[in-house]
Amino acid sequence: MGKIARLHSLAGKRTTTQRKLLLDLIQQAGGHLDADELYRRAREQEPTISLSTVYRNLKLFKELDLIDERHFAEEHHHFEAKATVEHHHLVCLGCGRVIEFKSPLIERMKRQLSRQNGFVVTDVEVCMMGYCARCQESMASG
Amino acid sequence: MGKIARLHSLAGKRTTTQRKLLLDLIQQAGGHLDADELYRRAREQEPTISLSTVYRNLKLFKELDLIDERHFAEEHHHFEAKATVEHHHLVCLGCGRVIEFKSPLIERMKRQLSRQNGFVVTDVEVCMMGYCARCQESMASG
DNA sequence: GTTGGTGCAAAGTGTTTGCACTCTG
DNA sequence: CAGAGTGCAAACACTTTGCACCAAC
Repeated sequence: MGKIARLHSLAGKRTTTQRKLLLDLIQQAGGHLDADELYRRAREQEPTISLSTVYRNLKLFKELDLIDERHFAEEHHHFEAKATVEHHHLVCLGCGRVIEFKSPLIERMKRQLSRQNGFVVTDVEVCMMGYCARCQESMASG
Repeated sequence: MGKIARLHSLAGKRTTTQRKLLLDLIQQAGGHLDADELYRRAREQEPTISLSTVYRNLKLFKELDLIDERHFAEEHHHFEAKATVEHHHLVCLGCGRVIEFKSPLIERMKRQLSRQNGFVVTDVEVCMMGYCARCQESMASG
C-alpha cells in the first residue's frame, strides 16, 4: 500500500478557481455535505459553476484521499474533509442530526479481525442509528 | 416505539404468489442480495414478475422488519433476511466478497454511547473495507 | 364484489459522460 | 499553445409511481 508522497494537496492537478473553491468549502464545512449542498454553497461565490464540476471534483478529491465518502441510510452520498482522527457517526432518526464520535473499541475490532480472518482493514464505516437525548425527551412528553 | 405484535410475518397483507416467492428467496439466500439479483432469481420461477413488484415488496418487508437494508460502498442497496444475531460486514476491495462477522465489542460500544451521549442506538451498521487473505496473497505474488 | 397487488411504461433521483469551448501551466 | 478542466445537455443506473387489469380475501 505504498503511496507516493504528495507535494501539495492537488498533486499536480490544475488549480482552477472552481476546484479551489470546492476544496475550501468542504474543508470549512467541518461537517457532512452532499453534492447538492456543496453545489448550492459553491454557486453563492461562483454562480456559473456546474453540478458536473462538483461531481468530477468530488471524485478527484476522493482519489487524492482528500475527502471521505460516507453512506448514511440515504440515497445519496455524503462527504467530509479527510479526518485527521478517525471517527464515526451517530444518526438521529428523530431530527436527522449527525453526531460524530470516536471509540478505541474500533481499533481493537480491526486488530481482532486481522488476527481471526487474516483480513487487513483499510477503511471502517460505523454508522449507528437511534434517538438523541433531545428527541427521546420530546417523544416522551409529546 | 410500541409495536403491535404481528400474528404472522405478513401482518394482514395479502399473500400473493409473488410476495411469498420473494420472501422465500430472500430467506433462502442467506447472504446479501440486491434488487436486481432478487429479480433475476424470482423470474426463474415466475417469469412475468416485474421489477416494480420486487421493489414494492422489498419496501414492505423493510417496513415489516423482515429484512435489513445494507449500504455497502456502492450505488445500489443490498438486502438480507432479518438477522437473528446481529452481525456486520467485511467487504474485500480486491474480490468484492462480503464476509460476515460479529463482535461483542459492538455491544460495548452501544452501551458506551448511551452512557456518554444519552443516545439510544436502535440499529448499527459496521462496514469494514480492506483485503482478504486470498487477495493479499495474489497481490504479493502477482 | 372490494380493494390491495400486479405488470407495464413513464417519471424521478442522483450521478456520469460527450462535446465544444476555456483557461492553467 | 496543448490539453486538462469546464458548462451544458443528454445519458445513465437505480428506484418510484400512475394506471388499468387481476386475484386474494
